[in-house]
Amino acid sequence: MPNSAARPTLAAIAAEAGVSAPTVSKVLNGRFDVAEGTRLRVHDALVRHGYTPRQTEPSGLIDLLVQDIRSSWADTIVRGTVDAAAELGLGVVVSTSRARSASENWLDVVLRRGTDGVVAVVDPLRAVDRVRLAGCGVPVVLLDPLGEPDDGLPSVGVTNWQGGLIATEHLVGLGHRRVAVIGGPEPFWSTRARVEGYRAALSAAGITPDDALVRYGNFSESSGHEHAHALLELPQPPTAIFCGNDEQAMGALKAARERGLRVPADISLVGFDDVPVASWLSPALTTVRQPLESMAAEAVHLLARLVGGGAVGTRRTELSTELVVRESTAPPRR
Amino acid sequence: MPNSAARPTLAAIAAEAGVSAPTVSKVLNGRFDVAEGTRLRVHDALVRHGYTPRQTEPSGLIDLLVQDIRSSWADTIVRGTVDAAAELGLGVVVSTSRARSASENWLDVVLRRGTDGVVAVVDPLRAVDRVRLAGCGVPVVLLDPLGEPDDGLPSVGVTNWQGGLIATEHLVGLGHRRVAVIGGPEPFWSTRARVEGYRAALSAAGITPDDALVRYGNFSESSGHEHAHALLELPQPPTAIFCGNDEQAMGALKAARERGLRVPADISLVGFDDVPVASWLSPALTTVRQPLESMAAEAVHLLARLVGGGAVGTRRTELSTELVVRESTAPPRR
DNA sequence: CTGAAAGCGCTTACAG
DNA sequence: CTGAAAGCGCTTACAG
Repeated sequence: MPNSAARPTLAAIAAEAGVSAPTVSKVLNGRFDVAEGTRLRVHDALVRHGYTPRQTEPSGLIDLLVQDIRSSWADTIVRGTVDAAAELGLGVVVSTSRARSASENWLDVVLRRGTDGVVAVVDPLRAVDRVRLAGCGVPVVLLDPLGEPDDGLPSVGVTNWQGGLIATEHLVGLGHRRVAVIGGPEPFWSTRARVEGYRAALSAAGITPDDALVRYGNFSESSGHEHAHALLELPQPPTAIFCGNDEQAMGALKAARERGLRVPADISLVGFDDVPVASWLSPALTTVRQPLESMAAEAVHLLARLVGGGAVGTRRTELSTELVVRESTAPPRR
Repeated sequence: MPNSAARPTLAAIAAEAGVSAPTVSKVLNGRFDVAEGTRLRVHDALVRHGYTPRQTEPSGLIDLLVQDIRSSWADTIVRGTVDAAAELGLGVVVSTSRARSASENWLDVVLRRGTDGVVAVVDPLRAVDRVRLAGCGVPVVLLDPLGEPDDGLPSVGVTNWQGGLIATEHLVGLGHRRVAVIGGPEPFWSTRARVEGYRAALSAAGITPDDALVRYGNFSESSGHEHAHALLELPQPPTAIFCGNDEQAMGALKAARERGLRVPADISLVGFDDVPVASWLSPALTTVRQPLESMAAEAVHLLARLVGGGAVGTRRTELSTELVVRESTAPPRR
């Protein structure tokens, strides 16, 4: 068992693998004059000890991992992170999951180059990567994680349950009784919380939730479009739809139009996120605002505390959602 | 005159400053046990030689410098850069001008940490920074530079003149004779090119450009709003306005509405950029599309070639603009 | 293929 | 304050 407090040196790896320092150096630098068996043994020791070259000073860099950068939602997270980090004198390296899967050794590259910490958005790191990061003393903060909040790392999220609640309360308050939901992907923790909030608001108003009115999309405009059509074809269609994000609401808006329904006169629509486009739509979209920039800033600040040696445990920070009432909601007809 | 080919070592700096290596080390590490005069002398030598610590392997990182990240335009540049860099196995560190001015020694931090190259968007680097980067062998590519294209660094831009031309030709083709322009900031090279394109289209159609119809904004929605009002108050108002970017077009749309004018029935509007919101506006905005992601990708590829030791000279690459006709343009009334 | 020896760039501990 | 000496982590050139 190596002394896990100190970062392992090349010499330590050499001792562990039963070779000389120059040999380890060769393996690290990809030279060809090393026997295959030796290379394997050394490689194994390097991995097991989470070796990173030399004692480096803080890089002044944090890594932001996002699944996909091609959305307004992601853009806002990037902005919030870059701005908050800049204020602390930290640079932000932005990586997408695509980039990570492209290079098999993504984490090797990051560790070699050096990083002060990692903000992982939505997609949790693979367990093996978490272990290596922990081994190298690199702190990680989760932003809007997919899974249950308390899984061993500090995380920043949003009050999803409350968001589902206030969106649905707003619709019920306008007089709607048949309210549908097109949630995000069903396995996501955030989706479940939002749908539960929706159910709670319905129940509180004495309305029995109807499972036919609960559907799950994948956050794309086309999935909103598709599910809205299915919902509106029902024998007893909803008079209002609460959508899992603004993209899905835009798809639903399109579907309503295609069926000759006016929004909000014939059908009310509520989104989630409040991306910039939401306010430019016609009708402008009523939506649940997520404070994405603040969430990103909070994640950066947590990370900075961890980098500075502070402890935050596995704390979960939740920022609150807020209903932004615009033009896409109104009382039901008749 | 130092040997500018090799990166200066700490020992070389020591010799130059007439002190020992440990003393230089102390200055570098901000120790206090160094006489003020000595510190100054050493600091001066460090700066003059563009000292960076040790011989480091490529960082696998490039730096993206943007003035302000709070715009759809910037978001798209960031996306394009991150995606293109990821494909080459490079990480992207995003910095804003705000961050740069916040830390006086921004470039010191970057050089110490190591960067393979820099993409500078719009805002050219200060001359002194260019010199230091060149001294350290860090290549720089300009993206959509403010000034004249050929100023000693390779750059990627867009055919601005042609963009102004096709936007105006479209309006003239619809029958408009009084066409106004609300350009971007007047000193920008791109603004001048676009306005010249506008003039050329007018002249080609036998219309004498009227200086009262040429105004300059600052790319914000509010400046578009303000200038559109001024234009529409003219004794002989325009029947169409070509705007320097989509934000300004959105401001002009608002101004037209406030005056009870319908778009496009009473006034036609053309934007520039084709940000995502443009297609969601009502009426959807006719605009000149800039291939921002391709521009960013091109800049990254140029940079990668330079990093790899290739030569590209001071080449200027221009990608072409394209008119996207939507709903905000129509023939003039009567 | 492997590693003892020399070397590089830098830092640390300490004598003056 | 300053720097000679020792040391650290790693790499290179080369003998076997």
